[in-house]
Amino acid sequence: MKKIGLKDIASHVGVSTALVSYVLNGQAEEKQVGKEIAEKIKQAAEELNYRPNQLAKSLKTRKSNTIGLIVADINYRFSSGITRAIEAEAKRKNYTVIFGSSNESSDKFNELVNVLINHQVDGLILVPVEHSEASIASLQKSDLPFVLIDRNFPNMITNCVLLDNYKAAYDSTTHLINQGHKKIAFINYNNRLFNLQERNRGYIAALEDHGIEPHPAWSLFVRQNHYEQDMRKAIHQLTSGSKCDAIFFATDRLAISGLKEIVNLKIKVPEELSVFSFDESEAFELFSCPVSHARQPLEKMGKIAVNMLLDLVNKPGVVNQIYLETELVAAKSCRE
Amino acid sequence: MKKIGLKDIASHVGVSTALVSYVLNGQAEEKQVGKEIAEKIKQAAEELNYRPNQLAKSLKTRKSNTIGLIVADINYRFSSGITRAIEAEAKRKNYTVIFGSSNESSDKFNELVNVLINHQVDGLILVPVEHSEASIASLQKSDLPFVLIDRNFPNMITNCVLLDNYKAAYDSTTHLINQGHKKIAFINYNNRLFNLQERNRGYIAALEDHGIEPHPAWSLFVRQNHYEQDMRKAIHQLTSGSKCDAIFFATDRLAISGLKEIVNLKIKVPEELSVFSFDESEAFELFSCPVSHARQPLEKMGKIAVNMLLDLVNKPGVVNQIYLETELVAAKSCRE
DNA sequence: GTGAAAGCGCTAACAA
DNA sequence: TTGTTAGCGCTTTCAC
Repeated sequence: MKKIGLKDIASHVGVSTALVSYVLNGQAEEKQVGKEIAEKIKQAAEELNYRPNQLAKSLKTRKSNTIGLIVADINYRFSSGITRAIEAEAKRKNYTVIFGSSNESSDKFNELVNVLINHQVDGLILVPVEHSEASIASLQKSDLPFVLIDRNFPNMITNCVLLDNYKAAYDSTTHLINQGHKKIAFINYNNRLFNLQERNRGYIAALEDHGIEPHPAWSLFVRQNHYEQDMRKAIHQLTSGSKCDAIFFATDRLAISGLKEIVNLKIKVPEELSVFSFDESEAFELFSCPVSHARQPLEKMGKIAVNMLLDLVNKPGVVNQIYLETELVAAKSCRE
Repeated sequence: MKKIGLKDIASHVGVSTALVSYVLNGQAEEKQVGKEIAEKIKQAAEELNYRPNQLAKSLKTRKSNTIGLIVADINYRFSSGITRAIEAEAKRKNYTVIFGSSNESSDKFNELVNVLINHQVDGLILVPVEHSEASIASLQKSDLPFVLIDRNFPNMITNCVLLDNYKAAYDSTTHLINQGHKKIAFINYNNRLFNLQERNRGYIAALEDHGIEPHPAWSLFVRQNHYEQDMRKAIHQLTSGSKCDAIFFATDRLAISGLKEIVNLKIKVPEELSVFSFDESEAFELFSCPVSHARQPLEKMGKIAVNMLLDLVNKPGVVNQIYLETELVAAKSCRE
């Protein structure tokens, strides 16, 4: 089955390729193409099952109608959620998504950026990884629009749509305090990602603003590559000796890991311990009670990211930073 | 910052674009380009930060080094896992992935296929959805290579890499029988997807082969859109009256839903009831005991799919169907 | 060893 | 109202 091109349609109908191009791109009116001819062209395109070659189109117009997306790891719930939202919104705007997963490696991240640039994407939506500052910086020097999501680098001014991690953690901690908790522990990864550090800052600030002295032993960090091991130790520590009465987990993955240990130790939630998570997980469905958590607006974030990027594509210029709020989902895992 | 093209490098070095093209595509030897010149060209490309325009390249060579991937819903664990595997393998083979999520809609599926074709992908990896037969059939008539994964249509001969769902369910059921269970229930979605039906067939066959009369009331179907509601009813039914002593869930999502209800009803696993799942979920981490399950080889499936597709791209012809086996992960959720 | 030039499929300025 | 044609950035044949 031979590939049908504009020329084939043109000769089939007996007109020039220009007319065919006009008609099939919806410029029939504008270019004042004869009604009958326009109809014939449309029909021929249908009959011959014409498929426009997007590459040729893009090469000519210098616009690929394609956006590149790099997530940190598509297996994260955050990633798949945001990917779904972005793909849907892009499709709605007539854009196609070229996809890559950096798996938290800055080398892979760099490579992916290059591949996407070579594919002439009109813009990039990126979840940057640790040590990808250089890559982002060189993007800034190019004129390819990009927006960071979820994570950013505090010392760089870039377009981004982020969570207000500070506020989310602040509000969540305040929620625990309002429930009557004073001994509130916080467990986070020990990495340098700004968004995670912001959660710590929010936690501390909330305590201080409510006249609670932050207890160093209650602010724990686990290693990313040994978090399960470290978590066991952490939970053990927090539930024996100078017990805390609530634990706030900085991510869903940490919450699962922590809850697992809590189940093992047969600690009753919320009777003996309150529990709060950043983000939710389907795993919570199997916990003994619904888990209170701060919920990220993935749909919204994806939609905003796409629209911000497309705005940038069409009229570059201003830098835009949007901070979204989490929704506090109060459930039974926090004793009143 | 002006976009650098082959021509810019050529004039910068003082040679023709042909030489530049040869050198930058690693054909310097083959085309016997002068060593010095080759070196100069490479250097200039580096200096000027040359980025090849993949679109122009593809247009000319009629090869985009791009594969299209359509999953049923990127939020499924299966989807994100397989996407990760496919993207990684494609990257290894120097291919880029263009991505779409059909969200189980055949309309969206169709659209996506067209978009990907327009983008001149070299091939497609597809998880077909219900009612996408027509779309697949018309792909067959084109000469664009594609391979189906996870799901197929029994009355169509297509390249595919699938699970041997029959065998997986057969073996899983046999496992339960060997553990001493006779009253084994099976809960599945009531949809028409062949791979899910095969699981039913395997379940029934295993029972019969071991001299157990399949009990109609123990083979239950829940509606896809009301599975939680139906699941509650199902679990209730199976644990009161003529009780079964083991439940085999046809998917991880069903298992989570079922286990949730089992927890609610305070039924002890495995003491009062054994439980087996098809596929695993991080949710199982929070269940009272590790859940036995049949594990899908996602990495392998993704890798094979990519390689099968690329073989097809390079030398079309034979139809290839590969069936993979699950790995049976026996855990505590099945009483011996 | 190297260069000139055609042409991939399309758009859009210009001519008619 | 329609047709002609240059050219997007690259590869590759053919000539030198």
